[in-house]
Amino acid sequence: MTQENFKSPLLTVDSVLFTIKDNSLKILLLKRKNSPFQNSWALPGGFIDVDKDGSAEDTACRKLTDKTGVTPPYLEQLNTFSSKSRDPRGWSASIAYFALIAHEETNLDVTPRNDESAQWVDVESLMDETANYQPLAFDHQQIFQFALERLKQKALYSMLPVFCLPKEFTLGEYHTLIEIILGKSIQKKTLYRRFEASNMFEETGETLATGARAAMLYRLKEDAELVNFERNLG
Amino acid sequence: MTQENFKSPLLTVDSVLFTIKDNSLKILLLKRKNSPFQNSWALPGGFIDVDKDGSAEDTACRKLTDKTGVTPPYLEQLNTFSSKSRDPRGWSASIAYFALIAHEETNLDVTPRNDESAQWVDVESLMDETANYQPLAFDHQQIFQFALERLKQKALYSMLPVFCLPKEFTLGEYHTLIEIILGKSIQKKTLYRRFEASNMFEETGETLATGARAAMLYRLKEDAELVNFERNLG
DNA sequence: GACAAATAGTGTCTCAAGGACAATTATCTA
DNA sequence: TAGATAATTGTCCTTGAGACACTATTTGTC
Repeated sequence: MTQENFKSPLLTVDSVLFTIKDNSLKILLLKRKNSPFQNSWALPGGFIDVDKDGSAEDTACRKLTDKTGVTPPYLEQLNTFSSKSRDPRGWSASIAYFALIAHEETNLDVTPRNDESAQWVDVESLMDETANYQPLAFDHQQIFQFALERLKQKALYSMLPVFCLPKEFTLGEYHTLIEIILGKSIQKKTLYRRFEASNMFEETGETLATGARAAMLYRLKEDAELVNFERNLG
Repeated sequence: MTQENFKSPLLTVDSVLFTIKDNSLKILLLKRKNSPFQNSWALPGGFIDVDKDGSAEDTACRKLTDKTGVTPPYLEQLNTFSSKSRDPRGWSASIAYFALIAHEETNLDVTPRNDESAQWVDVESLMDETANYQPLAFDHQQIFQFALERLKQKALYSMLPVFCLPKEFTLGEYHTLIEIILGKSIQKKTLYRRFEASNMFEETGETLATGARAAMLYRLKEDAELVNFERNLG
């Protein structure tokens, strides 16, 4: 039995790229220019180019770099969504990725698209299926929700969300970020303890003043490895 | 730009099916009858049948049911492995699944294949790349390792491994199972506390004697939901 | 039937890390 | 310089895992 006996499914790659901007969690959405779902908003992604891409991760990376101008500092595979009905063109599968970036590092702030084809969209507004940007193309709403769950879960037991922040950041910014992701208040002390215990960061020596006492700036250490804690935050 | 511009990658589904048998953790392997990797051992899987399968999970399920005679009580998606080089036939992706079953529930004990085309293979022997069954077809060694890591990880914070046990089992069997999966000794007390706290199980009323004092038999409750604990085992 | 062997299951103390929250420190503004 | 504001630290409480010894139940032997 060889693969020639089978009609081949469509295979695509889509990414959920998170950032923190204006005190809210956002993802990157693009307005589709072509059918199907023309003019709907969709996750950045597309078909694998078997000549350009060595793996699906290369495809995800290539598409994101195309849109943002930079390679996101964190990218992991999320899940593959497949069914006979998710794409009107036929049986299809999408390998979904989950990525984090500081919006300041992208070129989306500097050169906003005139045609508004690419937007940072507030996660809150995507929870309401009747709001702007809805409905998303394909099963992208489901993919987005899956990614959001993963982000929330990982925020409970790792420092992963720091990749939403710029290269240099303060503990206060991290604290705010975690509270926004989890949607509830977290003790500063707890985060500070983990921050210290992770041993992933170093002081830059600089401080950042946001109106009151200046806060120490930190950056990822060169050789930092993402640490998983033994317990979840409550 | 439509998908017609692209050569389409091959898309397959493979599963790592774990069980506990003869006091060791094993996975199901099949001997390949066809090229490529003819006569190598491989994970159960194959091409998606776009007519039969509504989703990739259906494919995984169908292939496993074909081989074992039953649907595994636990099946989740693991990861999709893709590259231009993992299959000599060309650019390919395999959606890998991770499944658990009690070997007693399958028909593999009752009707062992005469041609030895399907075997429960000891996980230990797969860690040694020079042993029997090696090397596995494609990147199945990597997929297997990924699955094993996932199983170990989940054993630390959930009761997931119970799906390797028969429908009725004792706490002692569960204890042994966990120690085998994690490869180290775990306090009975700790597991018993979690077992109780999970609220997933009920006494059958029967007991099972294994040579000394008889142990209470438990089964999954009808409406049991898999619980995640807040802390990992050490 | 008494008792030894073996495994099942419990009691209880210790310890590590998160939660609460108050106290202290540094910086800005008026 | 005082007051406001936010950063950072100190300390006690609580929860659940780890250690480990103790009790309970069944089987087999004499």
